[in-house]
Amino acid sequence: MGEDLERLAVALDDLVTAFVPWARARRADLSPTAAAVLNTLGREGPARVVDLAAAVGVTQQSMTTLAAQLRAQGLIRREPDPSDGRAVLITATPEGTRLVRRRRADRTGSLTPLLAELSGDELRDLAGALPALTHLTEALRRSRSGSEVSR
Amino acid sequence: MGEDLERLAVALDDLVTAFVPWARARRADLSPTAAAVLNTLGREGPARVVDLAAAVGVTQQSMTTLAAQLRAQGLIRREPDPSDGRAVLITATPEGTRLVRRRRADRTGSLTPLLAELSGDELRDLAGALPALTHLTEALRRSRSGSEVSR
DNA sequence: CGGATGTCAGTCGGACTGATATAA
DNA sequence: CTTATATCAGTCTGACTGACATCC
Repeated sequence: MGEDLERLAVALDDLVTAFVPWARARRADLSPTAAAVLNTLGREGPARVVDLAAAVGVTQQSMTTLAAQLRAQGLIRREPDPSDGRAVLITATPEGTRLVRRRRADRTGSLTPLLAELSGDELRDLAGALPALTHLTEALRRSRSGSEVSR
Repeated sequence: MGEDLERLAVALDDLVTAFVPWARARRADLSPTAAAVLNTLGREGPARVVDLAAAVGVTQQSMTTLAAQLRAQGLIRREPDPSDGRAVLITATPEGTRLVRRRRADRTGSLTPLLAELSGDELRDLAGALPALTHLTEALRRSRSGSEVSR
C-alpha cells in the first residue's frame, strides 16, 4: 500500500511536471495566474483580493496589481463589500467568463489527440479513475487555501 | 464514449491547472524551468542547447542564459560536441543529479498527504490508471520534442 | 555561399519585499 | 491601539526579440 502510494506520487509528479510547459505555452492572451484567477471566480463566485491571492498562490500585493490589469481588460469588476468597508469584491464579467471558457476549450482540444494515443483498456482505466482525479484536484485546492504560509 | 473523452479531458485540465502553482513554487533555489532541464538531462542524457530548449519549451537564447547559471552553480557541465564543432553538449553533474532527486522527493512527499485523503476505492482506481497516466506523460513529451533525432 | 548552433545585448512582464492609507 | 485589507513604490528574476560570431 505504501509502495503504491509512492509510485502514484511519482507518476503524478511526472505528469504535472511534463504538463507545466504545456499549460504555460497557451498564454497568448492571458498569463497562467490571470487564468487561474478567472477560473477561481467562475468556480466559486465573487471573492476578495486576499482570498484570490491565497487561491492562486501569489502575494496580496501581486493580486492587487493583477486585478488592476484584469479590470483594465474588462475581464473583472470591482465592488465594495457591503459587509466590510476594507474589502473589495472581485467578480468575473461576462467577457471574462467567455474568455475562460474559450481557453478551456482550447486546452481540452489539444488534449484530445494525446488521449487518442491511449489504448481502449487505458482509456477505460483512466475513465474509472476520474472521480479519484477530481477528488485529488479538490484536495489540492483545499490544501492551498487552508495553509497559506509563504510570506 | 466521446462524452467520456470530453469529461476526461476536462478533468485532466482541471488537475493540471490546479497543479501549476504547486509545481511553480520555489521549493529550493531552482526555477521550474531549471528543474525541468535537469530532469530532462537525467532522463535522456547529454543534450545540446537547442534540444534542451525545445524539451522544456523556452527559446534557444533563454536556454543559453539558463545553462550559464546552472553551470555557475555547478549543476551542469559543458563540453564541445566532438562530432559537431558548433554544438555544445550539456551534462548534469553529480551535484545536479542529487539536487533533482532531492526536489523530486520533496514534491512526492508533499503529494502523499493529498493521496491520503482518497478512499480505498479511489486509490485502487488511481493505481489501476497508473499505466495510462505514464503513457499520457510520454505522449505529451513526444508531441513537444516532435522531430529531432539528430546526427 | 546558405543554414544551423550558440552567444551577447537590450527589453519587458510578472512577482516579490517594504512602506503606507484606511477601515474593523 | 491593534489587526486586517488593500494599494503604491521599487527591485529582481526569467523569458523574449534582435544582432552577431562561428562552424558545417
